[in-house]
Amino acid sequence: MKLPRYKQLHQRLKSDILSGHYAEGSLLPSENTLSAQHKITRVMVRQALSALEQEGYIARRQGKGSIVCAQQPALGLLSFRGFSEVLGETEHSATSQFLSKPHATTWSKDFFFDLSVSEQKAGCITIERLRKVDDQPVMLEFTYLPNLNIPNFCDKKWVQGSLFRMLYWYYQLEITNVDQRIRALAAEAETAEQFHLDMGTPILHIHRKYGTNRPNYFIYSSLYCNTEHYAIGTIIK
Amino acid sequence: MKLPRYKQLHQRLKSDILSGHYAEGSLLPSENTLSAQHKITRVMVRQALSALEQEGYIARRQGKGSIVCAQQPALGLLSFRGFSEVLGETEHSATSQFLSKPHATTWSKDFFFDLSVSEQKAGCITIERLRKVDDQPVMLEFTYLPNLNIPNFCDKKWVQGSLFRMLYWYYQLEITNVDQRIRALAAEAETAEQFHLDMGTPILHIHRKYGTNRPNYFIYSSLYCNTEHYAIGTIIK
DNA sequence: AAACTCAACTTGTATATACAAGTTAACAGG
DNA sequence: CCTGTTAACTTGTATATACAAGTTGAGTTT
Repeated sequence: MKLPRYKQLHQRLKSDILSGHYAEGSLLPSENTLSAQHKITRVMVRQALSALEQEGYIARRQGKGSIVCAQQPALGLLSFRGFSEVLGETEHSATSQFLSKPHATTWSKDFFFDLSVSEQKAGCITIERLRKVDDQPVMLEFTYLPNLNIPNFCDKKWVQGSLFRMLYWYYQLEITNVDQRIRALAAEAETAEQFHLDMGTPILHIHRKYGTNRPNYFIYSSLYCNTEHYAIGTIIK
Repeated sequence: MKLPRYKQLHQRLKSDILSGHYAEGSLLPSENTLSAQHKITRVMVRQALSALEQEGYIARRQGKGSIVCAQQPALGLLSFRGFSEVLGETEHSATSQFLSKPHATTWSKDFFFDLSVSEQKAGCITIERLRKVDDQPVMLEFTYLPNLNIPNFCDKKWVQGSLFRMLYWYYQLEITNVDQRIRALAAEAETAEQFHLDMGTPILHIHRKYGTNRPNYFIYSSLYCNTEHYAIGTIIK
């Protein structure tokens, strides 16, 4: 169960970056310094730093040092972009409100993904959120988590308004991949009302299945987007 | 300009994998073998293999060896999935046909992304494709490449029916990231006809900007999708 | 035939060392 | 004041070596 020393260093540096101990844009201690401080060779220090670089936490410059990077957006994060302008570069900040307190329930009988037996048994935590830009509702998001090994989830405080940061903070849960399917469909009565749109207006619908660093632990989302005024942006790296 | 030896080995192994010299599922020569063959230390061999592993070309197993992986799908590749079934796992294979031979033109005046001066000057190559599943048209794709340092592009043969594989094969051009914005909109007369749909049917529209391993070289796409019968799938890693 | 042992392979972790190459600030000379 | 050199730092590339730990198949024992 003992972690190799370079992995220990890797985790240590990572949590120090995430906690703000090393500020964004500042330099990490040099490889020789880390080597001396942690009493491991520079080769092992470099192995830890390579992993951090790969994950996007630092950028290394020969002759300069290891620079702490700005926090990269979560995998598959959606943003809202106006497109009245030709290029529509501007990114708009969204507010998020809960339509209900996150609560534990059973899974819907006709859930949109196939569930394993253990997921079925555990039941799910449902999160219903509405996102607005300029007071206009643009996204209706339903998120479902299997109620497995995330004790007291509903009582925890959210970290920086983000579900995923919260999951990392309390449970060391990280999103490793996203599998999604997208459709355009005509708004039905209910969603049309939420978005203040006429029935039948084209809206976007996305089903998502998030993979995590816990084997066989997945998170599911169903998203409805009003793209009348803002397009949905994603960056894939 | 001389590449370090471990990077040479990395490139060599990569092209050997892509050319099929090392079959999918087979083992690469062991680290010691590679070390002896190329007369570099095992430390350097491991550096090359780590890069290959990171890129997804191989998977390493302690005690076993380095296993050549199945070719991973291109970054942000779209697939078509039926959803008549509840879970809609099935992935459908699409055929692709050219609506016109790829040809060099000037950029449209109201192009959907902002272009640099050098891109403007170079002009663009336009590719118009229609994709079908079960003989039903599902995607209309317009791709635009700056006519810069891709000599004789229009005369080249496509590799495995893929634009991106072709770009790698002839020009070592790789896609490093995708920036996209998605909207749902009502089909206009023209697109409705292409898709055999009624005017006003909700369809999907995606603008894409692909980043590459060539600094400041970008590829642009505009995609219209008929999601009446097949949802658009993406996997983000 | 089945089970166990072991040797020979594989990758993983680790130390110690050397020099090349990029960056920066201090310092000397004009 | 400005300019060029240098010294002291940084990361990058590279060698040589050692042992730990997982895998596999051949050979031995039961």
